Amino acid sequence: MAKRETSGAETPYHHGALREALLAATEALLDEAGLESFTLRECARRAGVSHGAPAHHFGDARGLLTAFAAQSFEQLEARTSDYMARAEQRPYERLVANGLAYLDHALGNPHRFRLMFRSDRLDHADPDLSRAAAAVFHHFETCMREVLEAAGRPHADLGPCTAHAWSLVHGMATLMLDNGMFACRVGDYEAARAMFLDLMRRSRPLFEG
Amino acid sequence: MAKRETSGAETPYHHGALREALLAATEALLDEAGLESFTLRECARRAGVSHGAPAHHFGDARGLLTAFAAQSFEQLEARTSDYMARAEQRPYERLVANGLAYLDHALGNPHRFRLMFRSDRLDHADPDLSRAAAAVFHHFETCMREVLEAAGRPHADLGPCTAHAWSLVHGMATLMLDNGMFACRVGDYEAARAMFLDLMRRSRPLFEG
DNA sequence: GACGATGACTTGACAGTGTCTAGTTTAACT
DNA sequence: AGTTAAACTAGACACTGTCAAGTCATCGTC
Repeated sequence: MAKRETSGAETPYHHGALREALLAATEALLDEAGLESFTLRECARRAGVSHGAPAHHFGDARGLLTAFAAQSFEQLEARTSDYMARAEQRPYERLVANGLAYLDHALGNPHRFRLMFRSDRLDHADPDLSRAAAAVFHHFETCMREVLEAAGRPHADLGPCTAHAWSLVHGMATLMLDNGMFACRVGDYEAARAMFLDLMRRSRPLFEG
Repeated sequence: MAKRETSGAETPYHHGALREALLAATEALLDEAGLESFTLRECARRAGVSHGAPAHHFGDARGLLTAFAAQSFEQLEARTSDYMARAEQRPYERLVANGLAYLDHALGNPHRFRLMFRSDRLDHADPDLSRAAAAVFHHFETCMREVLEAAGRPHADLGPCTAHAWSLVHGMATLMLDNGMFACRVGDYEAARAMFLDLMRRSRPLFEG
C-alpha cells in the first residue's frame, strides 16, 4: 500500500477516542439486535477500525462487554437518583421511585439490562463493574433503611426487607422481559408500571410494619 | 471408504435414539460448562454422530435448545408436584412448597434454569415449550387461588398476588445465580432456602389478608 | 531537531462455529 | 424385489474470537 488512503484527512491512523467509539458501537449493536448478535468484529467495523483494534483497549470481547455493563450500571444509578429527586420526599415514595427507575431502565433498554446480569459474559472481578453494581444495591438499601427507620422498625429487618423488595422488582422486570407470562408485552410500559405500583402499594405494610 | 468401519456392530448408520441422545448430550454440556460453551457440533460429537445430524431432528441449534428447555420446564413441573405432595396439606404450606421447588430447581441446575428464560436462544412459538412453561405458571396460580379462597379473599386479588409471589421467587433465584449480592453463594442451598422461607413467612399476611 | 521507545492500530493466520447442499445408507412399505 | 422416504455423512461457506507479527504515529529525551 502507498501510505494510507489516497485522500487526505479521512481515517487517521490514531482514532483518538476508540474506547468511547467502541462502547457507543456496542450500545448500538445491543439495542438493534441484542447480545446474541453482538460481534466484536462488527463492533470494530462500526467504529471504522480493524478487527484487532479493540483488543488494545479491552483485551477481549468479555472486557468490552464488562466495561459496557459497568457503564449501564452507572446509568441506572443516575436514573435512580433522578427519579428519587423528583419524587415526593417521603421514605416510602422514595423507595417506590427507586424501584420504578429500575423497572424503567429494564423495560426501556431490555438488551442492556439483560447484559448487566449475564454473568457468563462478564468479568465480575472487574473493579469498575463491581463498584457500579454495588452502588446500585447500596442505593436501594439506603432507601429501605430510611423506610424502616421512619416506621420505627428494628434494624435487623433491613436485610430481609431489602432482599424482598429487590427480588420483587428484579423478578418482575426479568419476567416481563423474558417471559410473556404477565400478559404485558414489552413496550407496554403503562401496564407494567401500574402493576408495579399496585404491588408496592400492597406491600407497604410489609415494610412499614 | 469401504463400506463403513471395518469392524462389525459399532456405530450403526442409524443411531436409533438420536433425539434422546442429543438431549442428553445437551444436558451434560450445559451442566459442565454452561450455555455459552454449548456447541451444536460438540453435542453431535458426544452423541457419536456427524455434525449435520442434529438438523434432522431439531432443525437448528435453537430447535435443540428449545426442546431441551421444554423438557426442563416439565422437570420443574414434576418437582413442584413432588414437593407439594410431601408438604403439609394446608394452602399456604403448599404455596411455599411450590416456591421451594422453583428455588431448588434453579439453584440445583443453574445452567438449565438460565436457559429456560433465555428468550434469545429459544423459540417461544414452539408449542411444546409454551405448553410446558404455561403449565408451571398455572400450577403456581392454582396454589395461590387455594390460599386466597381459604382466606376468604376476593378473586380479584389472584392476579396481583400471583404476580407478586412469582416475581419474588423468580427474582430471588436469578439474583442468587447471577449476582453475588445476597452474600449467599451458589451452592449454599441452606442459606438460600432459609432466606426464602423467611420471606414467605413475612409475606404471609400479604396473601392471607 | 534527530531518535529510540512506546502505545495505537493493521494484517494475516488459525481453529472453531452454524448452516446449507448434495450425496450415501438404511429401513419400511408396497 | 423395488421404490420411497427418513436418517445420517461429508464437504463447503461465511463468519467468529484470539493470537502473533508488523506498521504507523507520537512523545520524551538527548
